[in-house]
Amino acid sequence: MSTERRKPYPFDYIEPKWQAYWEAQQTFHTPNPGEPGFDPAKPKYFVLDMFPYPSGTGLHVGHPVGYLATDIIARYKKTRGFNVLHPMGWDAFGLPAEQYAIKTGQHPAVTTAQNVAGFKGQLQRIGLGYDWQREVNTTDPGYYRWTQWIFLQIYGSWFNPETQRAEPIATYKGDNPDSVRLAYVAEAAVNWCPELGTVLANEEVVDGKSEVGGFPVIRKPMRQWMLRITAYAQRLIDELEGLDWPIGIKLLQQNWIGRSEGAEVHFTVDGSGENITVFTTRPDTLYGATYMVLAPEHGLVDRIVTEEQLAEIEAYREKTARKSDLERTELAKEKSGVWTGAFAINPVNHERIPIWVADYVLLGYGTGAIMAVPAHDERDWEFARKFALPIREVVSETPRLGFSGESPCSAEPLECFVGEGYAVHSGPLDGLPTFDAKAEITRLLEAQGLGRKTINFKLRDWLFSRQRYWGEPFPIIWEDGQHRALRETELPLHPPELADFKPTGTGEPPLARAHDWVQYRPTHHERGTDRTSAVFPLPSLGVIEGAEMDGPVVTRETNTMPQWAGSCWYYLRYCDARNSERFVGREAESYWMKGPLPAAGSQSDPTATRLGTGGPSSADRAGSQSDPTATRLGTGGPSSVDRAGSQSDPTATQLGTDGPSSADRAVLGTGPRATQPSPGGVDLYVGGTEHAVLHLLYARFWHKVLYDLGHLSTPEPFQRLVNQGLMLGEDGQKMSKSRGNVINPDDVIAEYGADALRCYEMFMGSLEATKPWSMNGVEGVSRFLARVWRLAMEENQAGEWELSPAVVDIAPDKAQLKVIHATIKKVGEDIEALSFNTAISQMMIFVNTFTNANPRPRTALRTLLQVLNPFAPHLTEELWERLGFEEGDTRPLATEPWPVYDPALLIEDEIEMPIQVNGKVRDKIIVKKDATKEEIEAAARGSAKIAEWTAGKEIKKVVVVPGKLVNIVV
RNA sequence: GCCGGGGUGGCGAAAUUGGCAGACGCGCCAGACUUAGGAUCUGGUACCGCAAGGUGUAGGGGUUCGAGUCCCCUCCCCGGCACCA
Repeated sequence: MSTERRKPYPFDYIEPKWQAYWEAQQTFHTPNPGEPGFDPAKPKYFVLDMFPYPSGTGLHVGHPVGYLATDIIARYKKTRGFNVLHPMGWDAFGLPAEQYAIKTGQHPAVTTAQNVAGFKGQLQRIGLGYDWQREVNTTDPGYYRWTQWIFLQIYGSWFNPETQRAEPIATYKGDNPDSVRLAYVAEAAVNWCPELGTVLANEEVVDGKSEVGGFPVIRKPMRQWMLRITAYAQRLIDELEGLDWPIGIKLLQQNWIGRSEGAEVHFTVDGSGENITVFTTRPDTLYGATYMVLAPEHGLVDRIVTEEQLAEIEAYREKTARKSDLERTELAKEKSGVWTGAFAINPVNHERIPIWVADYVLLGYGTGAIMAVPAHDERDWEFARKFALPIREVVSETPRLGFSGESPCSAEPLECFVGEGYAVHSGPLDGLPTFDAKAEITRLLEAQGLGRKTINFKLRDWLFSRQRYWGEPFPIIWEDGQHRALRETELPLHPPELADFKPTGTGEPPLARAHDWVQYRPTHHERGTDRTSAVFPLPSLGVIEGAEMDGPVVTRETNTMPQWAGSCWYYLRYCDARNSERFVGREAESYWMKGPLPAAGSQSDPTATRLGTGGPSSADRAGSQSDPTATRLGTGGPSSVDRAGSQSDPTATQLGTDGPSSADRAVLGTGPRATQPSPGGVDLYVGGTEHAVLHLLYARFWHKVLYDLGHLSTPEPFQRLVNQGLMLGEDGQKMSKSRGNVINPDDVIAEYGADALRCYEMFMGSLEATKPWSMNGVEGVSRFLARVWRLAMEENQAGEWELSPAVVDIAPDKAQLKVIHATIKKVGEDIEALSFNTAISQMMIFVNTFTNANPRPRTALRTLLQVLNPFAPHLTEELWERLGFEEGDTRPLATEPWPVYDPALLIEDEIEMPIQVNGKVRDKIIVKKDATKEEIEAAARGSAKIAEWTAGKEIKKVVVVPGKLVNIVV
C-alpha cells in the first residue's frame, strides 16, 4: 500500500480530544433525584441498550448500530431539556464468557475483566455518551448480591390464583409451601447438553441443539431448580397489549406462551379403575374419537398395558427415549406407535376405543394424552391410516340434516377436514355450528363431571439451574434434604475459588468440587430462618443471648444461575447503580421507571414552552408515537377505524366486528379496549430480535414478581421496544470470522474517524432493516463531514486549518433561511421517528446549499452544528468551539438547547403545481399559495401545453387538489 | 405447514391522509481547477427512443380522476415457530 492517505479533516486529533473532555467534565453524567445538579423541573427519558456479553473477539460494526441510535436519541433529548438516563454495562456471567475462558486457559474473572476493558475502549472510541458512573457488571459481587436477593424474593413467594399475583409465601394457607413457591426443585426430563456439561432452558435449545455452540441436546431426568413462569402466562400475554413493541415481537411472545382454549375430558380405562384426562381444543369432535394416544413417557402406560403388549411397548419406549430431540423432529414425518392392549370408554357414547402409545404425543403439552379424531386432525388422520384405525366424520363443512340416525361408521370420509363446520353423527350436537357445539358439549361434560373448560399454555416453567462455574451461586442451603434460603445479611454469596472450573460432564456442578465451600456451618444468628416467610428476619432479631455459636454442618446448593439472571433486572440497577442498601432505591426507581405524564405534548418538548416559539413542532409527534394504542396487537384490517369506533362509540364494536374473527380476538386477548394509561418503564429499549422470547420474557416475568411484591412501581419493564436490523458483511452475508467478512469498528475509525462511522451506520438505511456494509458508503459520508468542516475551515499556505474568511456575521438570505429552518424541523422530527438516514440526507442538502455560498452566515453554520451534533459529536464540538461563542451559549455543544424553527419561513408564497391530463403530468404551473380551486383550474386550463393535449377532446372532469396537483380527465 | 417482515435504478435507499416515483449517498459519464489526482468544485445519470413520445415500484387482476401506497390471487427472499392435540 502507498503512503498514508491525507485526512480530509483532523478527526484523529479532534476525536480523542472531545472524548477526554466529556470524560473529564462528566458531560453525560445524570444525577438522580436528590443529588447535586438534579433538576426536578425537567421530564425524564430512560433510553436503554441491550448490554453486551464482553466476548474476547470484541465488537464488530454491527454491534454499534443500536448503540448509535440510542446515543443520538439520548443526546437529542438532552438538548430538548430532558433528564436523560443512558447507561451501559456488561452481561458477563454465562456460557460465552466461560467457554472463552476455558479456551484460553484463564480464569473467567480474568478474561472477563480484559474483555470488559476491550469493549469499553471500543465504545468510548465511537464517542458514545454513556453515564459511566452507572456502569454495571453482572459478575460484580455488588451486583450479583442483588441478583441473589431477587432470587430469594422469588423463592419466598407464591402466585395466588385468587389475586392473580405473587404474594409472600406466608399468605399461603396450604400445608406444603414448597409445592407453590415461584422457585422450586423438581425432577424433570430436562435438556441436557453433554458437550456443554449443563442443562439448558427450553428457550436455549434450537432445533435440538444448544443455542450456544450448536451442540446436541438430549432429554435426561434430573433434579433441577425451576421458576414458575407459567403462573404468569396469562398476564404475560395480556400485559403485552399496552406496550409499544414491534408487532412481530409481541406475536413471537404470544406464540411462545401459546395459549389455547379448550376442554379437559375424562376417559375411563376399560376394566381398570384408571382415568385418562385429555386436553382438546375441539371438544365438539368428541363423538369422532376412535382411539386414544398416550405419550411414551406417560406414567399411566405401565399401569394399563396388557401382558401381551408389554414387550412391544417397552421396546418402543426405549427406542423413543434414545432419540434426541433433534432425531425426534427429523423423524416426525413418519408416524409410529404401539397399541397398549387396553381400551378406554368414550364418556359420551360409551364406545370402547383402543389406547395407543405414540411419540407424536408429547408429555410436555396438555396432559400428555389425547383423544384421537382422525377425521378432523391431520396427525390423527395420518396415524389412523397407517394403523388402519377407524375414521368417523363428525363435522361437516356444510349443514346437513337428518344424519343422526345413520350408522356412524358407514361413510368414512375421503379426506381430513380440520376446519369449522356443523356437527354430524354427534348425538345432541347434531346440526350445531362448531362454535356452539364446543360450548354445548363442554356444558354437558361439566354437568356430568366428565370434563371442564380449560385453558392450556405451551409455556413451560423456566429451568433455572446450570452445572457451570461462571454464574451466580444459589443463595440456598440444604439441611436434612430440605432447601432453605440464606439470609439477606449473608449476601452476596461468592462462588468458591476453584482451580478447575470446567464442567464435570457428569451433571454434577463444578462447585461441588469446592468441598470446604459446600460444607457450610451457619453461625448462631444465621440459623433459624423461617422457611415459610418471604420476609427474611432482620439482623437485629438474630442475636440471641447465650445461643450456641456453631450449628450443624449443612451443604450449599452447587448449581449456578443461568446467563439470563443478571440481565433480568440490570435496567433497574442502572437507576441507582451504587446503592448498597437496596437493589434499587425507591425514589430512583419510581423516577426513572414511571410512565409519561398525561399531557404528552407539553412534556415531550419542555424547551418549546420555555422559549415560547416552538409552536406545533416535532415534539407532538413524539407524543403520538408512544400512544400505546397505536401498536395494539392483532387488529388486522383498518385498525384506526375500529380503534376510533371502540373509543367513541361502544356499540360500533359490537356491530362492526361480527363473525369468526371476534372469537379469535377474544382468544388472543386483543379485542378492542379503551386506551389504558401507560404502564411506564424504560422509555426506549433498542436491541436485536434474538432476545424476543428469552431475555425479554424472563425480564418481564421477574419484573412482575418484584412489582407484585411491592418493590417496583410499574408492572412492565420496557414501554417501547425497537429492534435494530442485522448488519451484513460487504458480501451480503452474515458477518462471521469463518467468512472473513467481519469489519472492526476500530479499523474504520482509524481510517475515517468515529464521526464517519457513526454517520455511515445511521445513513445506510432504516434502523430496523438488515443491510450490507459498504466501505464506499463510509467514504461518501466521510466526504460529507469533510464538507461540513470546510464550510467553516480552510487550509492556509502552511497546511494548517484556520477559520475560513468566508464565514461572517451576516443574515442568511431568504432561500438560506428556508433551508436552515426546514433542516431544523426535519432533523428533529426524523430523530423522534428514529429515521436517522433521512435526517442525514436533509443535512447533506443543507451542506450542498451552503458549499458555494460566499460569504457564509455564521449563524447558519452554528445551526447546522447543533442539529448535526447528535450524529457527529466530535466534529461539531470542535467547530462550535472554533466558530466562537455567542452570549448565552453553553459549552460544550452537547448541552446547548436544540434550535427552534419558525414555521412561517417554511411557507412559500408561490408553489409549483403539476397539471395532469388523464393522470399523466403534462405541464407545471406556478400559483399563489392561497389560490382558490377556481383560480388554479383557470390557470391550468390556460396552459398552452394543456390546450394541446386536450385539443379536440371533451373535458369530462377536472380534479383540483390545492397544494398538490390538477388532473384533467378527457 | 403456520405466523411475521419484505420485493422500488448498476448499488445502499427515499416517497404524511392514495396526489410529480427514485430525495440523499455510492458508482458511472462529462467538464472546471491543476505539474499531478484515488483531492476539490460544476453538470448529467430509471429504462427504451435521434426526437416527439412511450414504459416503469416482483407478476396478474381490481377499486379510483389518480395506486409503490388500498383490495383479491400468484411467485420469490428473510426471520420465527414447527407433531402444541
